[in-house]
Amino acid sequence: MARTPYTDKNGVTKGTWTAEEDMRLAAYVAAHGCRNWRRLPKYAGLARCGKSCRLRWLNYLRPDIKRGNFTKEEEDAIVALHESLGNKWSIIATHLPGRTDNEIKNYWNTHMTKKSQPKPTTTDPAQPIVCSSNDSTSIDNSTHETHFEVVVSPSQNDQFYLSLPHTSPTTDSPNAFSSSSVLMVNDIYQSDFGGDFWSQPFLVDADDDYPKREIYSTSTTDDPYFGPLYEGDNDYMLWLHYGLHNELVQGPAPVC
DNA sequence: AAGATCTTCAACCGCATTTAA
DNA sequence: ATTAAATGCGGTTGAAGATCT
Repeated sequence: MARTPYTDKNGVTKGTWTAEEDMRLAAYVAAHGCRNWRRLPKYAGLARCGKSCRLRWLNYLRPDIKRGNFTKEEEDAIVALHESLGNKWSIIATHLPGRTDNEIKNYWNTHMTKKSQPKPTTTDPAQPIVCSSNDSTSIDNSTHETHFEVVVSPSQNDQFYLSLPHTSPTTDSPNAFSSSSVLMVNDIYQSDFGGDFWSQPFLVDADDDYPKREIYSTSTTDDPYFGPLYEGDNDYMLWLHYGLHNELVQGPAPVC
C-alpha cells in the first residue's frame, strides 16, 4: 500500500519513505527537535519537503505512536467523539493517546462509515421503550406542531438513533417523510441538531442525569406521513436504535 | 492459476489558520 | 497593521495486498 517513490521536477522526493530516510529524520528530530519543518530536510540531508517530513514524523516515527488494531473502547470513543465533533480528526486524536488523526480518519472511512447507517428491520428484537406519560405530549393545532417526550434509561456511552416509520414497521423510515416535515431533537446537550439526523447517534455521557429526548415534529401541512399526531393516531411508531449501532428497540409513540 | 475487483492506509494536495517579520 | 512564510488540517489518491470469480 505504498506509493512508488519518485523525484519531482524540483528534485524533491515523493512517495514511500525508505528506511534510510526514516533513520535520518528520526535521528535529526531526536537531536534537534522539530521546530522548523521547512528547513529540517536540508539540515537532515533529506530530499523531502518539510510537509512530508512532518507528516512522516507525526504519523509514523513519533515514539509514542500506538500500533495495532483499534480496541472496542477506542472505537466507542471515536464514534462518540465523531458524533459531537464531526470530522475534527486532529481534535479526536487528542482524546486517543498514541493514535494519529490520519489513522483515525482512515479507520473511520474504512470501518465506521459502514456501521453508521443503521436501518430498522422487522427481524430486530422488539421491546417497548419507556415513553413518557401522555401528559408530556402536546399539540398546537394552529402550527401543526406536535411535542412529545421520550424518556429512556441510558447507560454510559449508549448511543441512540431515532426514526419514525409511519405506515408500517417495515418502512425504511428515513425516506418516508416529506421534505416539508422537519424533525427536531432537543436535549440538554444538543439544541440544534444539524447534519444527517437519521444517521447521527445521540451520545449519553457519564453525566447524563436527564435522559430525556424531546422530539418535535413540525409540518406545514397535514402530511399523511408526518402530519401532527392526533388522538387515537397510534400507528405512529417510534423506533429507537439503542446501544451501539445495531440493537433496535421499538415502541409506540405517545398518543396525544 | 490468473485476472478482476475490492479494501486498506500511507502519503499527497490544496486550503485555512497561525506565526513571524 | 500588513504581508509572507510556516504550519496544520481534512479530503483525496494510488498502489499493495486481499478476496472474489
